Amino acid sequence: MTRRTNPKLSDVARGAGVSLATASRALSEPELVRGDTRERVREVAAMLGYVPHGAARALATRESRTVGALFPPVDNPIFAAATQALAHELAMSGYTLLLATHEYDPAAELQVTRTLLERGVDGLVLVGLDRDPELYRLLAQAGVPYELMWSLDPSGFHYCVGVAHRIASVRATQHLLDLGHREFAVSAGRTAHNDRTRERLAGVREALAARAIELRPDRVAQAEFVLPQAREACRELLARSPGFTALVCGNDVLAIGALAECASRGIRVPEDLSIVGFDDIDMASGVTPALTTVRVPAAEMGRRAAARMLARLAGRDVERTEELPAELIVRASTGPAPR
Amino acid sequence: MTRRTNPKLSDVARGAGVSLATASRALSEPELVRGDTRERVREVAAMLGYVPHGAARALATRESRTVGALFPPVDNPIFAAATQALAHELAMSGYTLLLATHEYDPAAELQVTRTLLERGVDGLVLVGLDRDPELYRLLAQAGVPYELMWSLDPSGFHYCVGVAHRIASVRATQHLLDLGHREFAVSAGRTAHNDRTRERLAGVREALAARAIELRPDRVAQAEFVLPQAREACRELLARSPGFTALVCGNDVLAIGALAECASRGIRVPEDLSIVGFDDIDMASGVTPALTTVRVPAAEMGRRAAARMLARLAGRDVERTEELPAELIVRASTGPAPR
DNA sequence: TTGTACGCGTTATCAT
DNA sequence: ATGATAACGCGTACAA
Repeated sequence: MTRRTNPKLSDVARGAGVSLATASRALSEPELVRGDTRERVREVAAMLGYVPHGAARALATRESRTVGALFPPVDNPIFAAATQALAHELAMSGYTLLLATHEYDPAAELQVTRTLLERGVDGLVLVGLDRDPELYRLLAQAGVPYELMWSLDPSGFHYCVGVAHRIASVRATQHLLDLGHREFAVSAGRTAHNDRTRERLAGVREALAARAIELRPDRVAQAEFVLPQAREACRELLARSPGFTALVCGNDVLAIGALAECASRGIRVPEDLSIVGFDDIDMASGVTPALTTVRVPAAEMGRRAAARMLARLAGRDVERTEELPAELIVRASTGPAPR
Repeated sequence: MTRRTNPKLSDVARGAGVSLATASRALSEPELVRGDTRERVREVAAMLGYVPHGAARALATRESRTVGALFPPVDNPIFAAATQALAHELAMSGYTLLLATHEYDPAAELQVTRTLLERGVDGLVLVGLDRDPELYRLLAQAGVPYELMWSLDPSGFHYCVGVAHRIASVRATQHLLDLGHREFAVSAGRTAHNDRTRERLAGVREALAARAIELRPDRVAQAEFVLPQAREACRELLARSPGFTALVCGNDVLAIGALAECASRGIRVPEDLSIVGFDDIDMASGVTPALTTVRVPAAEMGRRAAARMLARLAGRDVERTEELPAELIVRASTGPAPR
C-alpha cells in the first residue's frame, strides 16, 4: 500500500477546480456557495478521504470545539456516570471531551488545568468548590468559561449546577430521628479538599444539634471511597464506640462497606442498625434493598453541565446557579431496637 | 480588572529582550540556551502568565500531545476503571486524554473516530475487536497508531492488550462441572458488536460440549449491563426453564442482578444455585461474598494500554500482543444440591 | 549561543 | 458567488 500523505484542503480545492477559500466555504459554510460547486467539492473531499486539520482550524478560528472536564477520580461510579453523560451530550453538539483527574489534590488540579488550557479547551467543567483560587485567575485570564458541578456556590459568583448537600443531609438525619434514633455514628468521606463531604457531615451535626443531641467525636470516621476503607471505618466505629443504632454514610460506597462489615458480624440491617447512604449508586441499591439513600443525580448533573456549557458557548444566557433535587429514597429503615 | 488578551510567545520574547526563537527554545529546549537568558525568559513567562497555544504548537510540530480513547459507554465500572488509569498514566507523561463513547454502535464508533482524528489525536485506544473495518483504513491513512484493549486479536495484526475470554470462560465452567453441576444456564451480555460477550458464551458452550452436555437454548438469556435487565434475565431463565443449578453470567452486573433476583425469591446462593460472574468489579465482590468471578484486570488494562501507547509514541517498540491474566476467583460455590 | 525567516493548514477579509 | 492573501502562534532550518 502506498503510504500517501494526508490530503489537505488545498488538495481538495485543486481536485475540484476551485480556490482554497471556496473549498473551505463549501465544507464549513455550505449556504455561501452555489449548489453544484458545493457538491463537487464535497465529492472530491469524500473521494480523497479528506479530514480537516483541527489544530489549523483552531488556530484560525480561535476555538477548538473541545471542552475539558476535571474530576477527582473518574472511577468513582458517580463521576463515571457524569463523565458518560458529559461526553455523550457534548458529542451530540460536535464537541469532544478532554478528560483529566486530580485525585483530590489542589496542586494537581491547578497543574492539570494549565495543561487543559494549553490544549485550548473552549470551556471547562469542574467538581465542587474546594480549590486553589489561582485556578479561577488562570481561567479568567484565558477567558475560558467554566461550570462547577455537584455543589452550589454560596457566593453566587460561579456558574454551577449542583445539589444542597447540607440540607439533604439534614433531612436524612431527621428521618432517622423521627424513627426514634438517638445514638448516631457517621462514616464520612475524607473532608480535606472536599466540600461535599464536609457539608454532608455538617448536615448531620446540624440536625442533631437542633434536637440537642451530640455527635461524639469517636462516633465519626473518615475513609476514602473504596470498599476496604469503608469496611474498616465501620469496624473502627463499632470498636471505638459501639451502641449507636443509626449510621449515616457520606457515600454509597461507604454504606456498602458498612453493610458488608455488618453482615460479617451478624449485625442485622436495619433491625439492629439503620444505615443511610448518599448518591444512590444503582448497583448499590440493587444489591442491598436495605439501603436508604439520598439520591444525587449524577448522570443528570453531567447532562445539565454539558447543556449549560454548550448554551454559553453558543452565546446564550443561563442562570448562574442551577439546583438539582437531592431526594431521600427510603427503602428500609426502622426505629432503634428496644434495649 | 482590565480585560487583557492572552500573552503570546512574542510578548515573552520582547519582555525578555530576546528573539522569538530564543524564547521558544528557552521554554521547550532549555539545554540549547544559556543559563541566564533561559531564566530571564522563564521569569517573564511566569510573570505574564504565559500559556503556550497548543493548536499553534500542534500545527508546527504535527503532534498534539493528545491520545483518544473510545469506549462503548464509560459508566460501566470496568471501563471507568480503565479510563481512570488511562487518563492518569497519560497525564504523567504530559499527554491528555480525549474521551468518546459509541454505545456499542459501529456506525457511531466510525463517526466519532473521524472527529477524534480531526482533533489531531496522536494515538487512539479502542475496546475489543468488533468494528467497521473502515475504521482501520481511516487510522492507517491518518498514520495514527492505535491499541485495542480487552481482547486479543487472533490474526496477530493489531496491537492489543487483553485477556483470553474464551479460555477463562472454559475454566470457570469447568470449575462448576468439577463441583458436579450438570444443569447450566447463562445470563449473557448482548452479543451484537461485542466479541467479549460472544467469547464468554462460546467458552461455556465449549466446556460443556467437551463433556457432552448440551446448553439448552432456553437456558440462555441476553441483557444489557444494567441491573433491571440483569434481574429480568434471571427471572426469565427461571420462568422458561427452571431446574438449573449453575448460572454463568457474562458480567458482574449481570451476576449481581441475578443475586438480587434470587434473594427476592428465597433462592439461596450458592446452596440452591451457584453463580459465576465476570470482571470482578470490586463493589460487587465486596457486597456479595458468594460471588465467584473471573477477574479481568480493568485498571491494569488501562495502565498497560497507556504505557504501550506512550512507548510507541516515543518511538520504542512493543510486543504486538500482550496478554493479561484472567484469574478465576473462587469465593463460594458448591456442588448441586441432591435432588 | 542567538536571530531571521519560512512553513504548518485553515479561516477571514477584502476585492472582484 | 468566487478568488487572492493576510493572519492565527509556534517551531525550526539556516545563517550569523
